[in-house]
Amino acid sequence: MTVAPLPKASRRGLAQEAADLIREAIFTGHFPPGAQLREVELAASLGVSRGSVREGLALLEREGLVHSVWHRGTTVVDVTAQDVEEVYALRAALDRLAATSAQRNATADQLTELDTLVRAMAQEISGDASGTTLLALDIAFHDRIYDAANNRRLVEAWRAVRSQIYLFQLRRIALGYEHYRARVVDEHRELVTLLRADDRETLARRAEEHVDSARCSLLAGLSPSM
Amino acid sequence: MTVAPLPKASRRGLAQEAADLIREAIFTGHFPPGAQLREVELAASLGVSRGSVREGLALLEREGLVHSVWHRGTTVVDVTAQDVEEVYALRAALDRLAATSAQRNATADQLTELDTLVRAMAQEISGDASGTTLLALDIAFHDRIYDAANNRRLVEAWRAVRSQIYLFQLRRIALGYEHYRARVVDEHRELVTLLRADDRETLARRAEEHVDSARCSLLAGLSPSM
DNA sequence: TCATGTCCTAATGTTGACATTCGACATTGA
DNA sequence: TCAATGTCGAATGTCAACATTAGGACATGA
Repeated sequence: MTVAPLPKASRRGLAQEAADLIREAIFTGHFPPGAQLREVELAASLGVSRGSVREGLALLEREGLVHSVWHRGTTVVDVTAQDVEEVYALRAALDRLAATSAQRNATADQLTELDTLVRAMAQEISGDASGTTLLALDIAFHDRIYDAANNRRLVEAWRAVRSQIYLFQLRRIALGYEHYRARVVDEHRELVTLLRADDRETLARRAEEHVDSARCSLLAGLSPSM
Repeated sequence: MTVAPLPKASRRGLAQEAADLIREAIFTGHFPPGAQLREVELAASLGVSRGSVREGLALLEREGLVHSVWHRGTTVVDVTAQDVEEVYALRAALDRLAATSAQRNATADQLTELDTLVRAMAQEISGDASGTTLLALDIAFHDRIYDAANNRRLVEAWRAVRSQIYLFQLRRIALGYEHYRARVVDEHRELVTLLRADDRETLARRAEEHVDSARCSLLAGLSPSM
């Protein structure tokens, strides 16, 4: 009894859809860190069966957003300073590879797309929008670099930390993001310049330092409360 | 279907067990690259339900051993030269981070364990065992380094390539492994030495080169047949 | 002969019911 | 009073049946 065949364009399965919805709920704070994600509850709330919810939660575990223990359910990950260190150390290594690979493989179109994103960031800053838009642009910028790297496995590894980084930064923005705002545009613009240049070693180093600067400013804003 | 309540000591759920069995079957060549893994078939063969098989296949997909498309089932990954490049590029980045992190965090016990593994490799070479034992030691060696790095996310990322590397090397060994045999011990011994030393930059570089040497010798042995 | 459209089949996607496990509370005994 | 133990509830783990889909065989037409 399919009443509305139109929204069927998704074609991705209910598990993916459930994962998207739950992820969004985590980002909006509906499920705070450490909260239990009960399968029956979610199934009823989302209008799908427990099996699909279960599979969706498995996808979110791949992204590092939730953690599940045998017969003890799944909970939203708790953010400790140790977690931040781990994620950003891994991200630095991935970004380094992504940048150097993209330097070799990126097309002209992909590079101009990066320019566009940097310009959008600059415009966002002159306005007074909430930091979330800026953050979305930041993530999108790095998404493009990973795409340009042309390495499916690398993109997979990036997905495993991407959501966590988004979550960390969301929390940080809630506490004020002047520091972030001050540096984003310049740092990203420099990355594009280096991508266009021919100096592999400098690019690799700067890509790592870019992540490290993000890590430091995140820890500085979060440490007292954790 | 509870015939034997004794081996119930696993306590890891049927999905994990199913994943282990299927992984083993892939390694032994029972499921060649590109083979379809039908859920009903596996469920019947393993004596568990389709749901558990399904979950187990999802675990194997996390490891990059299988690939599944919506409503088209899951197949064993096919090994192309592109795949080798991707996996080894990613592994080089991960190994670099693992080595430098382990240099800071490794305990004396962990380092002596690495010594033991290198000695075991040397002994294995003087004997005439099949290369699989040597390969297992090789993987175990790097497992220890990742453990010593003390970064759960990094270990997760390593798991996502570990099985693929094992699969690649297995195939390579089948075609003769004199080249591999000649270098393994020396290269790993050097890594341990560098881990004990204080030179971060050299260690990082050598860790990357260690992977690159493995990549080259793998491609050299495999290229004609792929 | 080729293109096209319709079935049909074999597989996966999805679901609700059943079995198992964990944590907490109450109970019992010293 | 306290510790060990039994019971209970709620949640997850597992299962087998139902719905949906992709891909091919077949027939039809130009």
